[in-house]
Amino acid sequence: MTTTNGKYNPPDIEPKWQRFWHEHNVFAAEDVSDKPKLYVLDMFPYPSGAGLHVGHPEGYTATDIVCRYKRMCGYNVLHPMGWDAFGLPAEQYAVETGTHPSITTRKNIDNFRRQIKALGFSYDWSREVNTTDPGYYRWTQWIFLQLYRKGLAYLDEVPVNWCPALGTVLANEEVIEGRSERGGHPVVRRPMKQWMLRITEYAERLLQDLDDLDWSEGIKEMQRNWIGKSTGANVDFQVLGLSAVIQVYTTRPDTLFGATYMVLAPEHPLVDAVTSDAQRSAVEAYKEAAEKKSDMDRAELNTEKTGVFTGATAINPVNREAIPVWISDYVMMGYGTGAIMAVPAHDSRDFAFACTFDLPIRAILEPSTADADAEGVTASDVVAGTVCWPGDGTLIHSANDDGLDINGLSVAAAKHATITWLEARELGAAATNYKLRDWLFSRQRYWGEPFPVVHMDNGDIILLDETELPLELPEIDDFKPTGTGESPLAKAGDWLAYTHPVTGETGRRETHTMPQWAGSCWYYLRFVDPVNDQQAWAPEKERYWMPVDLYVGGAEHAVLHLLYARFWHKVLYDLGLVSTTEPFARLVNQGMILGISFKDATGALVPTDQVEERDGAFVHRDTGAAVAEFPAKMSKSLRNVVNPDDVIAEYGADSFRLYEMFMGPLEAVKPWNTKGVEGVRRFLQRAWRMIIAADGTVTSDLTEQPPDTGLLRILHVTIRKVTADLDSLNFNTAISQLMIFVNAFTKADSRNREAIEIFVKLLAPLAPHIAEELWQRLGHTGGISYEPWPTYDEALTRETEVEILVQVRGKPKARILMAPDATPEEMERIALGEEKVREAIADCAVRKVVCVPGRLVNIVI
RNA sequence: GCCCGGGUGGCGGAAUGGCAGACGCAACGGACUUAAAAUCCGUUGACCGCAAGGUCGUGAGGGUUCGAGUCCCUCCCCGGGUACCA
Repeated sequence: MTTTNGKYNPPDIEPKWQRFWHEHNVFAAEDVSDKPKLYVLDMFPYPSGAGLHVGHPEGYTATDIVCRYKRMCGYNVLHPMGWDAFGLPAEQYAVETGTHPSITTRKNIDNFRRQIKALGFSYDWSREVNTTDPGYYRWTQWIFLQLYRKGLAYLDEVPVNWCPALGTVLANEEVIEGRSERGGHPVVRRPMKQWMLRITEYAERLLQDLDDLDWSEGIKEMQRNWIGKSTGANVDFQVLGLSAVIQVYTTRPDTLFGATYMVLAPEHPLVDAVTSDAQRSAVEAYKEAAEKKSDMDRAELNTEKTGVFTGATAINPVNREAIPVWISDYVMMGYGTGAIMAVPAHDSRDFAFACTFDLPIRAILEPSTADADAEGVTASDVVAGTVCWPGDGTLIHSANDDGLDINGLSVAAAKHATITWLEARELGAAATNYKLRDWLFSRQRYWGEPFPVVHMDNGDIILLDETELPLELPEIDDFKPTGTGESPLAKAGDWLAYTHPVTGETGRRETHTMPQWAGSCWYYLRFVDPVNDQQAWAPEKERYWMPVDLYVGGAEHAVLHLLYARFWHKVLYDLGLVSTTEPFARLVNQGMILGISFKDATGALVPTDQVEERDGAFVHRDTGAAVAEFPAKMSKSLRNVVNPDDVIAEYGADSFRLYEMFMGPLEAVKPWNTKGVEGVRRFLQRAWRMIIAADGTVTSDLTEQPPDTGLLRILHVTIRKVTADLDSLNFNTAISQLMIFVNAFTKADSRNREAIEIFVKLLAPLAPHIAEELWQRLGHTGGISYEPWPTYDEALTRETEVEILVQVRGKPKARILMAPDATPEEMERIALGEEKVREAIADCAVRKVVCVPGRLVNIVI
C-alpha cells in the first residue's frame, strides 16, 4: 500500500511497516546461529488498567535502538517482552466488582500489547510470556520445589509486617517507613506462620559478586547497603546471680571498657529470666506497649528514648564491672543477638538513652585535636563525657590486670587486640552480621502462584510431585481477604482437599500464594525457551543466550526485584541449572520522565487542567492568580500524565521515540515538553523532504555526483558519531548529529545518493518506520532491518584546515587557519607571525609557548 | 544523620583539562502569502560601546595549571535511597 503522496504522513507508513515486520517475522531470534549473540531485556511491565505511561517506552525505546543497531552489525539478538501480571490491583478490582482477575489481566495485557506494538518495537513476539499463565507458573512452582529441596524454603512463625488495609503480610522490602509501599497503608508487627526463603545464606555471595557487574555504582551501593555487612564481635556477659549469659553483638569491641549498661530488645528471650520481682510489672507493661507499637510508631519516635530497668546486673568481661541490664525498643530482636552493650560516650543512641535515664557515661577514647575541631567539639569535653564521640581516636582508661591493655592504640588496633583477648578466654569471638533478613515469601492473596505444598492431616508437609504441576488457581467467587490473615484460597472448597495418589492419606492444600516478585525472578530464563512444556528451559539454549547482556528498567527495582532475581539465579547455578553466576551482566536505569505541573504563590499544587496561558504567563483559570510552572512526577491528581496514544496519534511513533531519546541522557530525570516532540517531528519532515519530492518519488536532487569534501566529511563524522553514541547509549547526541547531517545536506543543491542511503541506515534504529519507507522508496526491497551498518573512513573525517585559536596569557587574540597536522614548531611560528598577536605581546618577553596540535597556541608572557 | 546522583542561557541539554552554550525548544526580525498556518533565511548568555571591540559568565568560596564547566579542598541548594542495624 505504498502511497504516492509526497507528504511525510506517519499514519500511512507506521502501521504498514509494523504489519510488514509482523508478517515476515523479521525480529525472531535464532536459537542456533553462527552470529554472535546479544540478549537485550526490558523489565517487563505490570499491565495496569491505566495503560502505558510515557515512562515505560523510554527504556523500551533505548533497548529497541540497541537491538536494531546490533542486528545491522550482524548480531543474533534476543529481545523479548512479557507480562508481570500477578498482583494486587487486579485482585482489588475483583473484590470491588466481582470481575475475575484473569479477565481484567487479559484485557489490560491486550491494551498494553496494542500500545507497545504501536511504537514499533522490534520484539520477538513469539516469545511473549505471562506470569499468570499456568504454563508459565508451573515452572515458578517447580523452582519453588528446587528451593525447598535445597533447604532454602521453610515455614516459620515470625513477627511479620501485617497490613490490615491490604489484608496481607508484606516483605521488609515492601514496607517504607512503616507503611505499605503500595498504597501507603499502616503496617503492624504480628506473629504469623509464613513461608520464608533463606536469602541470608547467599548474603556474602550477593555482596561479593556485585563487584564484577557492569551496573551503575549507585544501584550496587544500594544493594550493598541493603545487605548491610558489618564485622565486629559477639561478647558474652554473665548475669550476676543467675546462670544466664547475655550475648551481645558489637562492631566496636574496642569500646568494651566504656560499657556502662546493657540493653535487651523487649522481645529478647532472656528478659523474663533476668527480670527481678521488683521490676517485673514495669517490664511487663513496657513489653506490652512495645508489642502494640507499629514499625511506624517506632520510626517516628526514634529521638525519644524509652526503656525500663530489668533489675538484673551483668558483668563486663573485660573489667569485671557490674552494670545494669535494661530493656528498650531501640534495640531490635531481628538484628545481631537482640542485645547490646551500651557505650554512651561513643554511640549517639546510647548517649541519648543514658542522658534520658541518667546512666553513667565513661569516655575511653580521646580524639585528636584536629578531628575534634572538625566536629566542633573539644577533646576535653569528649574525655569528660559531656559530648558523644563516635569517631576515631586513641584509647584511654582501657586496661585490666588480666593481660589486656589497649591504651594508646588506635580504634582498629584496639578492636583486633580485644577480639584476640576475648577469643583466648572464650568470652567472645569475631563475628559478622548482615542487615539482610530472610525473605518473607507468602502472601494472603488470591491472584498469585499457589504453593505446590500440602499440609497433611498427620502434620507432615509434603510437596507436590513435578508431574502434578501446574497446581492451578481454583475458581472462586469471593476474592475478599478474610481479615484474619487467612488467604482467600481458604474459601476454595474442594480445591483444598488433597488425597495422596500412592498412600491415600489426606491433607489440605497451602492457601497462601507467592508474592509478585516470584514470577519476575526467572522470566529472563523462560524467554530463552518460552514454549517448552518439558523443561523450564533447555540447557543448551540457556548456555547460548545467558547472561542478559543489557537490562534496562527503572531504579525503583534497585533492591527488590534485582536482589531476589540474583538470589534465585545463584541457587539455580548451585543446582547446575544455569551456567552463569549472575543473570544481568549490564544494568542501566532509565530516569523518570516528569510532567509539567503548576503551583500557586503559596506553593500549593494546581492541577494542569485548571491552568491556562494568558499573555504568555500561566494563571489559574478560575482565580486568574499567577501560577509557576515546574516539573513533577506524573500523577492522576495533577492531571499531568501524558498518554503515548495521544502523542502517537498527533506526531507518530517515530517522533515519539525520537523525542524520548532526544530529551537528554537516558539515566537522567527529564521533564516532558510536547513542543519538543514538534521539534523532532520537524526534523523527520526535513529528512523526508531531503529525499522525497512533492509527488512522492525520489527527489531529482539525488544524484550520483560525489559530495564535496565538506559534505563528505560530515557524512563520515556522522557515521562515526552515531556509531559511537549508540554503543554508549548516548542517543541524544546521536540524534543531534543526524540533525546536523540533514541541515547540511538539505542546503546542497545536489545530494549524493549513496550518502543519503547511509543516512537512512543510521536513522533506522532510531526512527524505524520512516527509515523503512524511505529505504523502499529509494528502490530497495526486503526491508532495512538487516542491512549492514555503515562504516566510515577516519581520513575523511579530518578537516583540511582547522582554525587554531591563539591566546596571549590565556586571552583569545586571533584565529588562524592551519593544517590540522601542523607541528608545534610550525604553529608557534605562524602564531608569532600574526600581527594581532604581536600587538598583544607588545614588547614583553615570551616566557613560554604552549601548542596543542589542532587546537590552540597559548603564548605566556 | 548517612550513602548515591545532580546544579551550565528564558527552557531541554552539549562540551578526551584547550574558543562554554553543539543540537533542539521558545522568543524576535525578515522572505513567501490577500491573510494565517506551514516552510525558508537570519538574530538570540549578560553587560558596556555608534562601531571596532571590551568586561563578566557553568550553585558559592578557595586551590592546582600556561589554561578549569571538567581535577583537588570547603560550603550551599535540589533529587533519589536509607535510617535506633549496635
